[in-house]
Amino acid sequence: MATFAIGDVARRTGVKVSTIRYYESIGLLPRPERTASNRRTYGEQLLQRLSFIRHSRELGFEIPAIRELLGLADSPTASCADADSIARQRLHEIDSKLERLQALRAEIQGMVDTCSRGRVATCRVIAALAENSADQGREMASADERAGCRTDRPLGGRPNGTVRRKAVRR
Amino acid sequence: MATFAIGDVARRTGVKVSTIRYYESIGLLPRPERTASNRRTYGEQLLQRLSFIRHSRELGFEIPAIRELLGLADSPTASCADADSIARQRLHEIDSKLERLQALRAEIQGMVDTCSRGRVATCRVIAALAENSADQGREMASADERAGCRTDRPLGGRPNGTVRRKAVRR
DNA sequence: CTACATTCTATAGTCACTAGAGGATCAAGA
DNA sequence: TCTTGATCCTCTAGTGACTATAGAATGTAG
Repeated sequence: MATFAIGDVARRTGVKVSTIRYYESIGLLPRPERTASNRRTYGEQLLQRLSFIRHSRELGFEIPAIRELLGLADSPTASCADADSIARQRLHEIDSKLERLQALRAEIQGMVDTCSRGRVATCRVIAALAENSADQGREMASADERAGCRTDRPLGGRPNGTVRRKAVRR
Repeated sequence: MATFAIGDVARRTGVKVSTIRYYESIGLLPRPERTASNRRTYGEQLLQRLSFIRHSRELGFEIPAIRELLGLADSPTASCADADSIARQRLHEIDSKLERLQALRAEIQGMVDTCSRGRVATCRVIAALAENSADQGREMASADERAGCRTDRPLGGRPNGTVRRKAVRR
């Protein structure tokens, strides 16, 4: 059975050596076997676990969520009800991410297409993700979007008198 | 034209007040107009921009990447070649995320299904993301996966000096 | 056996927030 | 009008998740 030094693991998973040690320190990875000279040695299983962590992080999942999923995988004998509720909740999160990612993809693709036809990209990219704005469902007219987008000045403050807002209490 | 106080913006976008101020401090958001009493006032456009940032962050994009995309949207007159290469690169990243997210989704769905049939979830969840392990194309035989998964002992004797996590939520 | 790479622990730094102190302003009710 | 509580301001310090560095031990190729 093949075992790997921490550097091998880092190379194979794309996770930095120091990050692997960090994961061990917070208990996300088990303490590995050590050689006689105190060096960590890892088996195949850890490579999988670590890759899983890496991908999950890259997809924006937080460590407590990953810990929970790993916990599920660690104890297949756990209460099915627990596993089910955890899994279902995570499913919702994934679906939401998928939706938004697809919206973003479509808009960026559109930008590339527009570009390749020699015209210039508009700022629909922002609208793509901004529109399905989670909790408080708000939508704005197309005209507004375009008008808002067309700002020529990148980041500066625009001329706008101080207007009173209309109070919206919770 | 409606303007909003920072708290209104926070409520509408789901981004914390302090985070909005932080984004301003790093130049991701423009400096807003102020009232006579020095309070920030925001317009519609900022709501979109902020929602975009929020969703992007939740999808795991880093601030420099977001800054780049916002820059594209800010200056539709920028070099088409630049915009194109930035957009294409981001497209690849998105596709990779989509793929992995779908793999994870399928496996978690499978877990829920298995559960609902009264059987217990296996650890395929981890394999789902571990397999397409990016840079170094590695694959393991199905037999290996299952063998690796079937570990009866959860974590090899849970690391003892483990830091207990505080109940944290967002 | 030497030279250089890798590993070890421990500590400090970075990025992206997030919370708190201490004080000013606002909005509504008595 | 005065009070009260929510909201805002700036500034500083803390957190989560890494990431880099120092200084020492160990591994390995020539």
